[in-house]
Amino acid sequence: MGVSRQQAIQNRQLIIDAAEKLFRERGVDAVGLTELTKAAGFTQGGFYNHFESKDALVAAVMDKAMENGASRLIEAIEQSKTMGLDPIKRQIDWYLSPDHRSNIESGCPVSTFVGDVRRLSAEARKSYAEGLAFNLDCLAGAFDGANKKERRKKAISVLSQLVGTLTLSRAVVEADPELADEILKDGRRQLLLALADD
Amino acid sequence: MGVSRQQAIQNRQLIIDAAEKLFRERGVDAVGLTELTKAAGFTQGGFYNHFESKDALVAAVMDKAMENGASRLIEAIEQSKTMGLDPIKRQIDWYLSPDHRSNIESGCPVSTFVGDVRRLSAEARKSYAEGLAFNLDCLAGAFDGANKKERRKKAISVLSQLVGTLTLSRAVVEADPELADEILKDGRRQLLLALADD
DNA sequence: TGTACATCAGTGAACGCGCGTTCACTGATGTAC
DNA sequence: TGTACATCAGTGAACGCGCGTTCACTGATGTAC
Repeated sequence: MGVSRQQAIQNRQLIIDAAEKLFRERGVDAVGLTELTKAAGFTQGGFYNHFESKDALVAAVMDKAMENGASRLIEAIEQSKTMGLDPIKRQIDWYLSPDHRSNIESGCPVSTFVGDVRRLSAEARKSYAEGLAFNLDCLAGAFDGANKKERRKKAISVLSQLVGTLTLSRAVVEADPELADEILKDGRRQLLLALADD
Repeated sequence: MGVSRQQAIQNRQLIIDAAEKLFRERGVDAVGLTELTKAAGFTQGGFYNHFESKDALVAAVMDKAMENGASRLIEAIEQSKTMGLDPIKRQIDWYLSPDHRSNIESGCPVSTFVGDVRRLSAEARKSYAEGLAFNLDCLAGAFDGANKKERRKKAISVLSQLVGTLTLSRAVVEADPELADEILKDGRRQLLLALADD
């Protein structure tokens, strides 16, 4: 107790970070505030100094997760370009890798929350939708070709395929690892093949 | 009280049906047994005459949902064939329709549960994985072409795209209906285009 | 076919528990003079 | 620059509530003779 204002702001971030990790892994409903604040290094009473409610925390988590996801995407695209590589192909290789599949706690939030967001608060849904729109803009900008509408359609198609393949593979990775691997590998191959065609 | 054995078996099904609808809409964690048994027309006490635990119900729900989903897929494919239509294209048209998007309570279970199943019991995960494998087999069988491995790869790719597009569209349909429609429409168009290419 | 008894699906109250939230309190930080 | 007071982040116990689960009870169904 007795903590500087700057420290308090940092502590708020610690709560958001701990919550994001737990929400991603186990879902919002399955994580209580006692566990969550403890994971961040505090007791549950202080929670309401930072957030009006659990819902407000969920909204803050979604906002932060989608924003970070967007930053990482921008960075990855720029890095690919400076390396002279195709940013779309590199994104596909990373997205549909076993590493990313097992990295739920800090992987792409679009996939991690795609099944949950429908049941969250309007504020959280809004953050997700804005983040998704931004991701699509970034991806569309990373495609070659002069036709803007065509680039956008490709971005939608590619992101849908990334999300579908990754979430399906994650869904069965414990019960049927071979099927999960097959989905990931074949999904990736088909996607790269389809891109090579145009 | 005082109910025939046959009636009891039917009542068990009523509980599973009510649970499936509620679990699909709001998620397993958000639905309590009191609400659930009431929705089926009973009080909570009798629940344990039918199921050992809530987890056992969840497993029964997943099993039934995946089995019904598979039956409907088989039926749809056969119907298309007897009508002389391309079963894959018909499936895509239905799957990526606004009707199916809004029909979470009885639409394709592969999409509805893809984000949840990871956090459910091992038994529920197994039912899901088996159901998914069966769906892929059915889809693969519905493709033209002699090469079996190629048909399977196409089935994986198409189902991934169906699931990704539908779940993304559902994720933002409340916060950004225009984006949701764009995803659904463009995702469908790109998928049909890609199929026409081979 | 009729009677006596056992079975067991369903009721509704109760169990302990953890949930989200509130609150009186602590004490270092920040502010006013 | 030093002192006195206000602020407010964090503590930990407590709130009412609904959760999953248990249990004594009811009474029609099913069974044995």
